[in-house]
Amino acid sequence: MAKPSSAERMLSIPRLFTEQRPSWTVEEVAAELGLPVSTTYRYFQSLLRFEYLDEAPGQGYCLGPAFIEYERIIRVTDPLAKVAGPILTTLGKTLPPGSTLILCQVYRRKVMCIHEQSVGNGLAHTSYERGRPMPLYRGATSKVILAHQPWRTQKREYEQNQAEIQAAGMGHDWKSFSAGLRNIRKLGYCVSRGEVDEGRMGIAAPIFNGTNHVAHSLSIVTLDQKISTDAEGRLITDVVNAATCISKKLSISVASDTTTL
Amino acid sequence: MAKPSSAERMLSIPRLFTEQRPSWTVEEVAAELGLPVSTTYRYFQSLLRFEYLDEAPGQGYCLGPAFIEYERIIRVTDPLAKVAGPILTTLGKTLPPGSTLILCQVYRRKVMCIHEQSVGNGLAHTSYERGRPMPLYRGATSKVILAHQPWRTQKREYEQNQAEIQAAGMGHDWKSFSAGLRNIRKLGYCVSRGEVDEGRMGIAAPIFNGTNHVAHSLSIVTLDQKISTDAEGRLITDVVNAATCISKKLSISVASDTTTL
DNA sequence: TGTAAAATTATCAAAATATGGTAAAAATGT
DNA sequence: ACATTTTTACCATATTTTGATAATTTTACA
Repeated sequence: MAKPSSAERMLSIPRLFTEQRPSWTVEEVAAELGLPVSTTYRYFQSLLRFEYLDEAPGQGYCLGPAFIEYERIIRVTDPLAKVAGPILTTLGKTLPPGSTLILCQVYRRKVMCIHEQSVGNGLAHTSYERGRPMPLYRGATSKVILAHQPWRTQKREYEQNQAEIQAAGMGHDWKSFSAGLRNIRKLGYCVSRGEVDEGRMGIAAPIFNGTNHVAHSLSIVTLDQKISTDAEGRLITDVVNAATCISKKLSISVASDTTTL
Repeated sequence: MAKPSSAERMLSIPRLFTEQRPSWTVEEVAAELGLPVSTTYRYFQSLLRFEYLDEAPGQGYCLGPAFIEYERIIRVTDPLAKVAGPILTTLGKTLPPGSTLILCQVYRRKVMCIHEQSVGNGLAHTSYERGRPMPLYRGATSKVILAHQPWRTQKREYEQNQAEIQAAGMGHDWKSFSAGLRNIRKLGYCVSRGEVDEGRMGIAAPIFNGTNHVAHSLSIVTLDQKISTDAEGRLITDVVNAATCISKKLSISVASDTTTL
């Protein structure tokens, strides 16, 4: 791990602000990071100026409005958002109540839930929520995305995360890992049981963007036990069809954007 | 304006990624900011490492998952969110369809919409939306917050933004500006017409947190013309009551947090 | 309103780090 | 597998950051 630069020390400060501890004083941050107080004040000045932090009256500082503002830009410029909404609503109507539909996106170094929609009555299913990181090597959601990455990406992933991959039972060597992914790719979907949450199963299908790359997946998470093989088959086709449908509309919307240029 | 430090040049890069232009290549950013390409690559490395940026396959780079992640932390740790939801739902039922309820928050240097809820059928009201900055000196929403800031804050605001304040007709000198704000404070609400959107009126009431500070406002935005004086009066009491109700619950929830310490 | 305590900003010489032109390497598309 | 594009590594030097302390501002409270 390379020594962090000055700017990186600054960028790392917001990482301290968590769900469990959303506000910090300057002194606390300085102590936590082992920085001199005056330097920490200087960092805070910059972070405040650019709105990455804000004052929390009486409790020090908290995450700033820049995050809310940029999140909105991501949200309103995401071509998937326009397209997926109605399809998920339709799909939701055919699914067993108590399930949850989730839309995930792969980023450079993580998979994250970007949309969650519970079917039937609003069972608070807080473990899937926009902005919640997902495990990279566990669960159908992540696997189905990994399975559709370019060959080179998969190999790099394997080499850099061999330990986790073996621990997750996704293969003891590159050959078996690769074969497993190839199989998911051929099937066009992935089913997993109990890998993320005990007693739950996930069914995931890939979403293709206009350029035949996969950066998203659509999953349904439901109780493991109460599903017959038949019902499972129906769920699979439903999810796969919805994902295909999103892919199609997505490639149309991307294509029309291109022609506008 | 002080010369930006190296770290600040880096922090300013995400500002380029807008609703209109959500992806940039490294070369484009370098050209835009007048930076050497190699330096810009170094900045990108850090921003990518901390997930402030991410690759947009085939289109350069885009805003990264950190913004979605931190936005979620802000959202789930905001005490207002828990409290305001049900009250807004109740309030919504008594209001004329086509109106919009908005919840705003004042930050160090801006007022921003943090929650929006349209009444009746979902008339796409995209000008108010979570994450959208609001003008600081226009509209009832902002004014009612400003009116409840401490005396010193108001004076500093006046001195630093004299030009905008005069342009907005909020007073030609400190005395009249201050008097206007004092009047809003005494009334306990603020009404504005056509200041933000042509043909619309806004009614805003302050929300007090547990320590008697005002960082939020509740507003209703509705068509200007179709409102009789009577109806306006009813709207005002409804909004003021709802805001008071939120303030009360907020101070209770804050108090209970404190006693837990 | 005034006063004391706390929080924040300014200062400045020394030391550490960022800079940026270029070369090397890696990724990408065919 | 190859050519093109994109990204990283390199390194001497100048520029910037650093951080202990002092000065200032804000805040709480009488």
